[in-house]
Amino acid sequence: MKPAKPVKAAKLSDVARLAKVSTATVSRALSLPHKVKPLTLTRVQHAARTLGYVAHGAARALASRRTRTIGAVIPTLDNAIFANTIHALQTALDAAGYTLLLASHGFDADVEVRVTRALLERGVDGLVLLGTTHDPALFRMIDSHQMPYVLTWALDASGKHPCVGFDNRAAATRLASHLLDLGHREFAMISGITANNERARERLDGVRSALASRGVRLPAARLTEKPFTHSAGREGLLEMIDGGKWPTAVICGNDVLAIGAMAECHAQGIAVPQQISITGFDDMEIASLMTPGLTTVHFPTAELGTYAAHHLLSRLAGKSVDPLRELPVELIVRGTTAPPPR
Amino acid sequence: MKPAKPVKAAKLSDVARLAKVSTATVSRALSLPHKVKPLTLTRVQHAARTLGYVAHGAARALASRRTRTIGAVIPTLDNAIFANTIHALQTALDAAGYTLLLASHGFDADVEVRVTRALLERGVDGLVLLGTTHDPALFRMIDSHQMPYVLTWALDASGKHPCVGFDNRAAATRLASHLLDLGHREFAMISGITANNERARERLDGVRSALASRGVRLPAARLTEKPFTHSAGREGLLEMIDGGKWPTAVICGNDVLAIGAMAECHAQGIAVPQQISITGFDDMEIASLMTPGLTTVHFPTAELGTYAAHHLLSRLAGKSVDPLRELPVELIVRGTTAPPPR
DNA sequence: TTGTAAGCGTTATCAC
DNA sequence: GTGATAACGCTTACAA
Repeated sequence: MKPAKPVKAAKLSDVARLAKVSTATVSRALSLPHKVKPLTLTRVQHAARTLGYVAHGAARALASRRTRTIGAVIPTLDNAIFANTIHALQTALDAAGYTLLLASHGFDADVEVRVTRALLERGVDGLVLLGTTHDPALFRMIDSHQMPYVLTWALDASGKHPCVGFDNRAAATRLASHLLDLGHREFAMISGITANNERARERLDGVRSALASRGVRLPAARLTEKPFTHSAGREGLLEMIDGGKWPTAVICGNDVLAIGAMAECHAQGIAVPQQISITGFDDMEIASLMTPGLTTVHFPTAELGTYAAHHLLSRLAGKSVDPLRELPVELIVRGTTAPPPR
Repeated sequence: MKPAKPVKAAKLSDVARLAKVSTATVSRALSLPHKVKPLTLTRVQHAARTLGYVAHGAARALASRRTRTIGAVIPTLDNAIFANTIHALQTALDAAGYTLLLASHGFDADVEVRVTRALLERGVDGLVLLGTTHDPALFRMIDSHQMPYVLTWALDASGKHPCVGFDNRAAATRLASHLLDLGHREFAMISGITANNERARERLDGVRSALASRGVRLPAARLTEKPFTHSAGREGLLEMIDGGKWPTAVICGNDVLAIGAMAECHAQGIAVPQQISITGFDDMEIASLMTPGLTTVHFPTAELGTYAAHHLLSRLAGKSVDPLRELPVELIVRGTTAPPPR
């Protein structure tokens, strides 16, 4: 029933006093156990345990000049798709004794610079950035701190930055080609907002080029850019079916837009994918579980986090690493719905 | 094209030298601008800017004994539902100049203690814990550090801990009552694993008591406990329809199980919710967007993060705060599907 | 193998 | 309003 005794947290010198050794020995015993005599080790460990000693991270960081902390800068955790990556990243870092500092910027470039600065100030040992397009000031800041970093969720075309990701353009091309193979010719795209989002841009490009290579056009009226929300997906679909002559395939910039578009189809009494094939990127798992016949691309989002962690940890360990790692994008076709006869 | 000049990051004394003032003044100018003469202030700011000065967080933390960092311990980020809360938490903290340290334990109590310890070691100023059931050792650790904390995503019945959450039991009761009102009498529940998860437990309790109060039983064969995965949801549903005599309403422990169950219904050619009403807790938004007529409960998961942040920040600011804040759980009925005639 | 002691870069307490 | 200077709690040469 009583609160625990210690009113003041124990420090290294307290442990040293109790174990009757110097602080240096305690420090060694705790971080390099093999460097002290077994007997001393157990004495120190016992003392530490009875005092409930917990190291003071800031002091340790100040003295050792490393924090065992990695910062991640992401657009948002709100859009659940990044959560998978972050979860995997966190798990991999934890296994290596590192902790994750998280910051999000809500697709605002200025905020991104600000939160990254905050992370540097916190003394992170490394940085994971989502996406390849960033304010030059951000890279300048990172460089001036000689901070190890890795970009993820995309591949840096310029080859200037270490990155782990997949080729969004290629994925889009494959998705569009697949739909073409099924016989679709009337396409529409509800894209994400391409400014400040190279993922959205690459996906649009990939679709365009796949269509072009088969002589199919994407008319301006069949393209709209929307923010990543369900309601925007609904609006986007309404624009597409507005004229009465619908496309047979609608490709959405991400899962959120696709789900919104499907919801609107249901509201309009349009069968998906029989009457309109709706598809999208990122996490289409739930949608495909609930909609047989859907065409989807699967992105290995968790692997992204795992590889990003390994890349960074290797660099921190002084190993040289392949600066550019492309992950396979697995195209899963869960159904093969051809366009309806016209 | 050239990399930025500074090979070594500037420190406070560098700024002081350039501005021709003492380090004390620089420190003041940077954190308490109103305490220095305007002229000095601009001199210091200019010097800091030209040197690209970024404060050393560890040193600052060591000297000031605060890190402006809050730790959050969650079961997983994998199950997207907690991501909303974390996102809101992060946003609220960021606005107050705090950074979020994230740790997850994957529903393992030992790991939870370990990662919480790591967070304390990192010197967080406060802690957010998800759920109310935790290892006593965890609370002992927190107490011995006199660490401010708040539990969230549930209400602590014992009243011993500050918390911000909603009443899962009440939500379950309301959901079951609603289905009873619609005429359902044959119930089944695909629950989460109740051991080590008081949310799952409370939801099961709530359903049970609502049924009992109307004289309806939940037979053992109509109850199964499953981990929170889609495939477990599918299996759960198979168990329920096994005998041939189906329940008319299946309540699932969370959204993931519900979506799995619905997927299995589709696979079996069973119409949801016309033939079986499937429902669940947490995030049923996507499911309901894609399935008209679904009965769902809406949980204010983002508000949870916002309130948790406010609670902690208020305490850190020395204000006294209401230690127990219950958030309303809004029952949204998006359809009113009665049981099919038998 | 262990101890001594010099930092690590800030903040905070004093005088001035 | 500003400047010395002593902490803050730990790591790490270097010495013993």
